[in-house]
Amino acid sequence: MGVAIRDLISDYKTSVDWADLRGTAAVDGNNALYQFLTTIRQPDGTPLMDREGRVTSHLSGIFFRITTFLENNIKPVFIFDGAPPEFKSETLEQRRERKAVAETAYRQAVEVGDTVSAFRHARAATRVDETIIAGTKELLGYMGIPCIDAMSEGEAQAAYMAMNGDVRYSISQDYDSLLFGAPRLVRNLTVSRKRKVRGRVITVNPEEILLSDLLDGKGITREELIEIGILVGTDFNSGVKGVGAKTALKIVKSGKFYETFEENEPEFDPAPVKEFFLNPPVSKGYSLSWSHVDREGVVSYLCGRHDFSEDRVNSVLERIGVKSGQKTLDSWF
DNA sequence: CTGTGGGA
DNA sequence: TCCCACAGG
Repeated sequence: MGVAIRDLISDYKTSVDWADLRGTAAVDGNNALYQFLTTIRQPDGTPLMDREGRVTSHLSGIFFRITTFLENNIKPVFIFDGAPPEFKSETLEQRRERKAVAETAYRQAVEVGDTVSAFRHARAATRVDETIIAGTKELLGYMGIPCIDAMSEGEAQAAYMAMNGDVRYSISQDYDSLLFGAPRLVRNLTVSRKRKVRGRVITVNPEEILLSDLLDGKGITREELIEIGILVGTDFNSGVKGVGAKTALKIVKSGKFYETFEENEPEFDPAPVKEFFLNPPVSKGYSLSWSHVDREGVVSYLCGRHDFSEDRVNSVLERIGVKSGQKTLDSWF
């Protein structure tokens, strides 16, 4: 999952206020959905579902998250993954296998009535499929939020759009964005509150990483950051055994990137992966346009189709000035 | 994850 | 008023 360069980045992440995040933002859609689907569950692992048994956890997450964004004058555009590169297939196959194992373990835990491990396995079995994406796009449409299908990796598309000046920053939990060149990465953009992480209670705050700060601070180029990522392992390669971020930095600084692979992983050619991070396939013909929230659309989709409480949906919409019974702009024409 | 309601 | 535990679909 992503690239393990946290140790490198820890000195360069700074906390940010919502007020400093006004404006346009490219959201890693698959990443957000995965987060919602893994966390929004009952204690026994069951996700939220409508009366027909369709999963709705992600719709809940998207709805509340987007409302908070709009309240804070953030204009998000959601980016979804396109076709993965050929060299990602190994990772994807491994994930499929793990999900299948987790799925079985989940069913067994439910049978035995072990809710704690049921929850854990249900999380591990989480997949973002086409149905989930389609539902998300439909809801985002009613909320007036644009969506873009990336040609390949969503984070690459987001980085491209940020470098182009079309969005001010990227939102993702993964650090891959930085390898793709995202100038400003924002993590933990959620309403701050205390959370239990591995038994400990901590407060999670929004944080940002400026690529230039990281590169200047470590005295490296983006190309070298990519090399570091490839040494520790990415979604596209497994990295060199025993090499973490700190060691990778030393290797790269001493110019021994290719040499290290030749010695340890002679079968693997890192050049195509490096090229992929440097010049990923992206869609250049996108257009961004935000529109008003279509209250009737949101309510009929969430409440009519997916059994959300109308009172709850309405009271949240009122926070962003969309009043119950208010005509949508379209209905005036 | 996030909003809410009830207890301190 | 603040905090926490719980429900949401």
